[in-house]
Amino acid sequence: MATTPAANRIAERKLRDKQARRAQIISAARRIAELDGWSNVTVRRLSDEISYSQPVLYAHFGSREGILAAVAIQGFQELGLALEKARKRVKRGNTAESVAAAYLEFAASSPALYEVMFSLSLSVPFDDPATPPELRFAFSQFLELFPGQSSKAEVLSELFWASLHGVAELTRTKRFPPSRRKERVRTLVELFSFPKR
Amino acid sequence: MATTPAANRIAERKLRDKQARRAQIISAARRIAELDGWSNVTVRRLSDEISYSQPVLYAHFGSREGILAAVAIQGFQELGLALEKARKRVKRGNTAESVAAAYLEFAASSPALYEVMFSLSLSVPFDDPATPPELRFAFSQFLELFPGQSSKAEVLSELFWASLHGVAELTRTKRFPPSRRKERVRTLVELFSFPKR
DNA sequence: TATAAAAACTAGCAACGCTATATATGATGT
DNA sequence: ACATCATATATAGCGTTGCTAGTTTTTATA
Repeated sequence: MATTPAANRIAERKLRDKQARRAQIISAARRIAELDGWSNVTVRRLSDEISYSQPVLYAHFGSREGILAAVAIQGFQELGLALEKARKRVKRGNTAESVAAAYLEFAASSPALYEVMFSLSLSVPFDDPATPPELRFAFSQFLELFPGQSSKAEVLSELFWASLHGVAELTRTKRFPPSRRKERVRTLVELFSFPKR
Repeated sequence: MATTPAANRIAERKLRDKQARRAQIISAARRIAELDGWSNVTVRRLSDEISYSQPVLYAHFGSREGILAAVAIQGFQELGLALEKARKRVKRGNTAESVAAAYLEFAASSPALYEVMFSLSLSVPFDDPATPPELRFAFSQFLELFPGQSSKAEVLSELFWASLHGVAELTRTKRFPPSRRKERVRTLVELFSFPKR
C-alpha cells in the first residue's frame, strides 16, 4: 500500500510538532540553567514548563543527560558561528584578537551554556568518529588562525583554544579578578602572535 | 574549676579521633571518586565505608558539598607542593617547563581530584578574603615564575595558569588527542619564555 | 463507525541529601 | 561506686530526584 499524499502531510506535521517540542525542551533547559543553575534543571520542572508529562521528555532524549548533551551541542554550533563571524569581519587588523574576544564574550554572556559544553565529555566526545560536526566546525575556526597544515599549526590551535578555555573557566568560577580582563586578552594574543612574525 | 590533666588528655584524644575520622572520610571520598566518579560519592556510601551512620558525616562537614570542598582544598595543597618541588629542583634548565610538566602530571594522575578542585567555585572562592591559604600558595608558585611585581607579571602568571588549566581540562575531557602531548607542553613553554628574553 | 497504532498520562520504585528524634556511651561530682 | 548529665551515635523518615511499567486517551486508517 503506497503512502497517500494525505498520509505524507500528516507525517510531516507530526515531525514538525516533534521538532518544535524538542526545541521547546532545549530552550526551557537553557533558560532555567542560566537563571537558577543546572541543578534546578529537573525533568519534572522541564515537563511542567512544556506542559507535558515526564515520559514525553524521555521519549525525546532518553535521559536527563541526553537533554544536557543536546544543549551542549547547540552551544558548540552557536560558538562556532560566533567565531567564524569574528574571524571573517576582523576589527582592528588582528584576527586572533577578534576571535579571542568573541570566544570570551560567548563564555561570559552564557555561563551556564558554556559550563555544560565542557562538563559532558562522555556523551559529547571529541577526536572520535562520533564527534558531532558542530564541535569540529567550532574547532576548525581556531585552525584557520594558524595557516599551514603542519602539526605545529594544530598544536598552536589547540593551545590557543586551551588558553581561552582556561581564561573563560577561571573567570566563570571567580578565580580571576575581572579587573585585568582586557590586559589579559591583549597579552594572550601577543604571545600567540609571535611565532607568525 | 580548673581542667584536670586527665580531662586534657581526654579532650586531646577526642580531637585526634575526630581528625582521624575526618581524614578517613576525605580519603574515602577521593578513592571512590577516582574509581567510580563523583556521582557515586554518596553520603550513604561514605558512611558505609567508615562504618558510621550518616549524621556523623553531617556533624563533620555540614553537607555533601562540604566534603567535596575539603577534598578540593587538600588537592590545592598537594598541587602547590608539587609545583614548588618542580620549581626548586629544576630539571633541564627551564623552570617554566618543569612546573608545567608537574602541573599536567598532577591533573592527569588524579583526574577526579583535579575535577573537583575546579567545580566548586562558590564554596572554595578565590580572590576573596575567605580564599583558603592552600589556593594562594598554589597560585604563588606561578607568580614566582615571572619575576618583578608589575601587573604584567601577574597577568603572565594568570595566563600561564589558564593555559595549563585549559590543556589539563581539555585533555581530561578527551577533547585533545594524547598523541601530541609532549609537543603541546614544549610549544606552550616556548610561547611563555619569549617575553623574558 | 470500528479497529489498530501511536501518543500521552498516572502512579510508583529505588536512591538521594538531609534532619528530627531517640538511644547509647562515657566523663563528672559526690 | 553510683547517679547525673552531656556528648556521641543511631534509627527512621521526609521531600525530591531520575526513570519506567502499565494504563488510558487520542489519532489515523479501513
